[in-house]
Amino acid sequence: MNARSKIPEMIQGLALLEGLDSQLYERMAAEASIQKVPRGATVFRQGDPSTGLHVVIMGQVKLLMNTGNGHEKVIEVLGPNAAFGEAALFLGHPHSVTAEAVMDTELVHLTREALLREVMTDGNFALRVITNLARRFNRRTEDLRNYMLFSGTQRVVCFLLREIPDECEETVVDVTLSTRKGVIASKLNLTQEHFSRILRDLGAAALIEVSGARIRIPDVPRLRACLTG
Amino acid sequence: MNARSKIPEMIQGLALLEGLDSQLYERMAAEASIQKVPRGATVFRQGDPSTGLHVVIMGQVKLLMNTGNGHEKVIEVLGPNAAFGEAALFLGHPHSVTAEAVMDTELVHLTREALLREVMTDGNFALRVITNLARRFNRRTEDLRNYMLFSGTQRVVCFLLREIPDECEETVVDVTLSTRKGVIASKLNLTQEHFSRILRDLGAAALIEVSGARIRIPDVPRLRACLTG
DNA sequence: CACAAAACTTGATCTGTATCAAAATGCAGC
DNA sequence: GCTGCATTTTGATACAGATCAAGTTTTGTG
Repeated sequence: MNARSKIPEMIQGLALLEGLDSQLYERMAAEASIQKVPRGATVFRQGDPSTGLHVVIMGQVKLLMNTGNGHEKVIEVLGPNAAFGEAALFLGHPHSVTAEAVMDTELVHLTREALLREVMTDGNFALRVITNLARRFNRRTEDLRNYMLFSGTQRVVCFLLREIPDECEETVVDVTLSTRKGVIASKLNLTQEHFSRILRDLGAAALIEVSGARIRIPDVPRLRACLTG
Repeated sequence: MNARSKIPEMIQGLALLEGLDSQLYERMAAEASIQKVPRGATVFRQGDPSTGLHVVIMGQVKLLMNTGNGHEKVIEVLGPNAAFGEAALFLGHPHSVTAEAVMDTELVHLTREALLREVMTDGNFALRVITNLARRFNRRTEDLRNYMLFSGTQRVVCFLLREIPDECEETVVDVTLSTRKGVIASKLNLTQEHFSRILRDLGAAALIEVSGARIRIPDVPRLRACLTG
């Protein structure tokens, strides 16, 4: 069983396509391909022309920008089911960010032509693409607000609260950081050092208990109160 | 001649609709309405349910978030031809920002139902909506980069350079600020005081000459060099 | 299991930017 | 052209967060 033959079942599970016209799958699958990206390798670089849409099947991809002095700032971390690269695709611009695998990752690549064709012919699919873009647009707006309005500590608290599963109503919650702390720090626009200190201080205030990547929140409402206060 | 009768010709000129199927205009126009918003009045507030899409015909609208301590942060300033409110519309979420007229403004309001219907039936229109969203998404990403990577001075320089008309290749350029300085400062995530000082310092370095809202850039390449250096 | 490399923590210091307070300018309406 | 309010500028001070320089822990790998 080669890689191509697995494509139909792989793309079927994607939120972007799920429940749509069945013939759409076949047309898409014919032009889709699987990309295996080892940890640390790039999917595309800032400035590269757009070849299509990428969807994460397995693993993690970070979108980042180079700072000029050799460092990097992480814009977004994407896990399974997330689609990225649409903006450049539909605008016909080169990519404005670099996409790099945080761990060994598997992606589906959908060609530009297939995307444009299906958007033109299938209204439901177009709506999915729009919804996906709208969601990411909102997330960017929210990030922007966080950087402009919140202190470093507040951004960390905000981040921790977002890591709590939605339906969870417990007072005590254990959160496991989904990525290396350096990547999270960068996404929160903090230096790794500062992030580390903030976690220590939150620990000292008994708002959280840190041990490695495991963080226990003993009193969620109290932590939430840090944001409004 | 009442306001309704002017709608068809008004929406015809919009970038979002221009050059599309002619019957689309008629269907749209039937459900569109004109909004006159006086300076300082809000179009919608953060938390309001979405009623549709707004397009600026005349004037200026700023998107902002409240900081809690009574102040506000400007996310974006939109002029004629700009469409906003799509994200909330397509996600079915309440608005995540407040929209307020910076000056007396005229908007076209397109209903949610009309938008969804046309996206489903007209692939070209869907593509326009996607492109508009993609462009705004990219602008947010760029803003995010600016806040994360650049100093206040660099953000101001970046802003000034973006104010130069595209096709202009002159070395000496006069720019007139399109809004009050306080609004610009807020959008650049600076205090008004800091923004003022930056302009003064750039003036002292002979990179610009400020007189009120008029700013002369005597040597565009040299100003541009501030970003990379 | 051991060792090297990567990730994380801690400390000391320095800088960009906010904040508060007040003066100066610009502008709209009478 | 004066009056009064909004906008902008300037000054003095304070603080959040960056940077540089060690350490310490964790992790992957032969």
